[in-house]
Amino acid sequence: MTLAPSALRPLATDDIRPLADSVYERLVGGIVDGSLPPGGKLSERSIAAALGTSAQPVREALRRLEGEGLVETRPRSGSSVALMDTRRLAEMGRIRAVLEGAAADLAARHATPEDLQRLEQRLDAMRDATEYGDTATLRLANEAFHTALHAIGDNPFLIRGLQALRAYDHIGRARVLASDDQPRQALAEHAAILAAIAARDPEAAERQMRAHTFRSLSVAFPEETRG
Amino acid sequence: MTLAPSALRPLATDDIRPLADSVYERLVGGIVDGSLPPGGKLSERSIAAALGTSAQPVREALRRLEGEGLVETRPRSGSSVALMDTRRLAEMGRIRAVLEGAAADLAARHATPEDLQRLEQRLDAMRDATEYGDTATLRLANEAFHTALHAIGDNPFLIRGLQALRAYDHIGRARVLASDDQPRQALAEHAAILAAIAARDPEAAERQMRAHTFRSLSVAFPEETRG
DNA sequence: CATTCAAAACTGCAATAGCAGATGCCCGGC
DNA sequence: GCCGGGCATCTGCTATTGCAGTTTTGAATG
Repeated sequence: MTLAPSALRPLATDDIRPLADSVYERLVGGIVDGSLPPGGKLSERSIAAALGTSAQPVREALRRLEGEGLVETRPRSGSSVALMDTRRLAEMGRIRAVLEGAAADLAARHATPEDLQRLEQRLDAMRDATEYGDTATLRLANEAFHTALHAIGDNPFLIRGLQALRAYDHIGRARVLASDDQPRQALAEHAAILAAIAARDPEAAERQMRAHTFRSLSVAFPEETRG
Repeated sequence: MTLAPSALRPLATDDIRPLADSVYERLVGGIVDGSLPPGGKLSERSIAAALGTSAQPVREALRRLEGEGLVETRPRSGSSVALMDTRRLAEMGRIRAVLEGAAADLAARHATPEDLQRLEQRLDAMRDATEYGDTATLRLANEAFHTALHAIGDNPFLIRGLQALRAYDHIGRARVLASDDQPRQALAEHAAILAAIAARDPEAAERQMRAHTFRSLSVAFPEETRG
């Protein structure tokens, strides 16, 4: 731990959620934006001091990150940010694709009319952002679409897993500084996914979602996604 | 917390691993074997007292279980064993199928000759147990095969996720008290998976593994796996 | 200058204590 | 007999403290 990265400035305490959650988000942010570099040591005490908390919430956050593969811990030695080459990033993208597919499958099985309406709204937001060429809000709208879709499945394992995998996506895109991801094609794919869900066709929903996620991945990692 | 279930007898302390890991395994065992019934309250203090530890390791174990969906926590109220109907169990089985498929894909890409040899050994063990009709060791050998396959991918997210999902499989099989799962067919499917991995065919490996896991699931949940 | 070994500094890890919020119980009123 | 409010209890949650194992450092020795 050299000088305190910006991800480790003190934490606002006026929160009702467990501190470990805030610490977790801070650490994820630092790992994603690179201020906590791969291989860098993550000392419970140092982080706690920098964030103005005690060691325990930090410890819980590190455990969670360890379970998600973003942090590696040697039993009595310490934790460090996991080293990730493009192969690992592409791997995580593949896993994300299959989990997104599973989420779409579940959504097609269980979506209520309200759920479908919400997805329509998100899709409209994406369409607007695409027409205006507003890539920042397009990205947010895209994430909102996926998040809403995950919520339909109402499966805690899927929701948490996909949230964790999103970090890898951010890392990958930041590292290869991609890339518009062909917004119009992505829009069309989202529409097709939604249509499959509305048609209560789990098999098609999964297939479309998986292909969409994988194609989006292949924009960032053309090398590792051949075949 | 009424009377202490057998899963909550005191913990042996002569361990070098973090206590939270031991607590986690105990709680998983209790949830799987039903001694910690669905909906039952899980008080940090009570569990800690019963296990002879402090509250902190228990808390970490509960957080992990929460991330895996086995436990539900209301922010300042408390944790309880998640309620799981057959639909949820079948859902988790579907997710397990796609993750097992992803693991097989990775294995086909990265397996070393030593890895293939280890898988061969596990498969032989399964073959022996099948011929002798020894269902107990067959089950262990089956798990050993899958565990070895997961390890090949060397992906912490997959390894941890699949380990967590195994609990759901145990719960499901215990609840429907299935079922020999047609050992010979399972054996043939494992052999086909191994062949695909050895042939470096990720697509086939994933497809075979997914079909295998799903078919195995459909034995326990014929209702929820139609279509 | 390189090596080694011991001590100091640091680390994960667990236990204890205390606080604030949530739960449940009991008692008084309708 | 049923309902509601206040108090006791219990809960999650965080901080503080202390211990044991690890890593690093630095000096003495070859």
